[in-house]
Amino acid sequence: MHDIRMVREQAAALRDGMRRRGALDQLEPVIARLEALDRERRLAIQAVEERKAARNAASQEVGRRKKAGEDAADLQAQTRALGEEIARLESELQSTEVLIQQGLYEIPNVTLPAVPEGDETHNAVVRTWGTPRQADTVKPHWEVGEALHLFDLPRGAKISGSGFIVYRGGGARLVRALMNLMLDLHTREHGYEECWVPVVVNRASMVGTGQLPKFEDDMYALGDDQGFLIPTAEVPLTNLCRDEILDATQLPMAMCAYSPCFRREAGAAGKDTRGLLRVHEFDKVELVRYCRPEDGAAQLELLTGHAEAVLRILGLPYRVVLLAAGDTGFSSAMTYDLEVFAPGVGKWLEVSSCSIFTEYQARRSNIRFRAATGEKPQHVYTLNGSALAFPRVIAAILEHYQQPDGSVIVPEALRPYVGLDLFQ
RNA sequence: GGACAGGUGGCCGAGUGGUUGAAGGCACCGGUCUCGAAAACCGGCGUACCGGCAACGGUACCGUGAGUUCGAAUCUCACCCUGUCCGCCA
Repeated sequence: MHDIRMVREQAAALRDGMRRRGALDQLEPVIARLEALDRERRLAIQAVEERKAARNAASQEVGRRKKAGEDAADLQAQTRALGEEIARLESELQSTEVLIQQGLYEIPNVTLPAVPEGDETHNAVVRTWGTPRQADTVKPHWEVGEALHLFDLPRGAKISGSGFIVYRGGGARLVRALMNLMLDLHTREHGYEECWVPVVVNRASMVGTGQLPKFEDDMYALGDDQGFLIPTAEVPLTNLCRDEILDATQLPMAMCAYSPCFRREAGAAGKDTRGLLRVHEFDKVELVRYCRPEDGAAQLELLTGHAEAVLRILGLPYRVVLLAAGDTGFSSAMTYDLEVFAPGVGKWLEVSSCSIFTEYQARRSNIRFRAATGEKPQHVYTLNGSALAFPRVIAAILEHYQQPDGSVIVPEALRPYVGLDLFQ
């Protein structure tokens, strides 16, 4: 969420940011309306506070008179009338503020200067690693996975619904192995604190990271506002310090967690949904960082590197794509997607999205730090990235490491965790 | 789930309707003293919004929300959270 002051004081930059996303035409009415509402709000505040000051003074005078044994009925009546006026003005002010908030919720973050303008056709591959395998004879992962009894899609659909997977035997071991490999790497080599978080969070947390109110349809709600299943561990991790003021010495802060992730994927039916490519419940290790604003750019590179390290260790060819402004997520200011090549389906699969949110999320979730004693608190920058999402990594492993006889070589780094050299 | 108890500033803790944004203490910052430090003493020390070039002024905030009142940290109601005991349970 932006600050209403951004609209007031940096309207030109805001409009330019929307233009770069290709969203200015759509958002111009919202911005213009916010500018008017902001003026309205400030006038209303002045009107209310003026009357409150008068009421406070009069009330004190009532107290003084009563103590002195004098009559104060006239002042009391006058103050009662003031109180009614305040109530009326305040409800007007409140509806203005609700409208302002609704407007602000509709405006995405402004992307950083390094982000290309325009839609996804302007996405830029910034580097590639490894050599994608020729696709000719490789079977798609769903065929080889079922054949090797690594996962069971029909029975997943039977017990839960389509888009839910039962991993079995070596496949189940593989999931557990990926979790341990990734957590070990990030905690031992990359300096993240390992966290184990609840997968149910409250509404405030979902609002804090921006899933609500805009994307409620895509979330699993538990009913009667008893909570939501997390769509990613980003939600609990980023909200860890919600409504807190951190000490500068705590930054940068780095947390990682494994969690299952729950997504309704409403409206996504039919597209890239075969096998493990798009499911309602999947597993992921997530990285989250808080940092000082001036460190933001470097921290994004660092975090992206941490996610890439997983793919290198697994020996999976990948590319890093800098998303153009129009393809960058709503809250993000800059995003690198990591795409791994899956020769069986002949596609690059997105296995990670590493983003910096500048202070957009931190304002919403009220995460601040104090640079030095006596200084005003300011918002931290938040970052996060998957490192990595399991199902597509599994898909890539089953295709990249597939042998002509249908068996699959276990990547070397995973062998101690899986306890096998070969799935056959 | 039931019964009690409780939620006040970074922390501890006073405060049951009227200069209480909130005593006191601790912590922290600045100063005096000291060769330096400690101690002692003096001063400062919440967050946000509105107005103002600024100095500064105003408003709000004592778990959250609503209510009573001229006036609420203080009274009423609902909810949330924490603690203790009981029940249940992986």
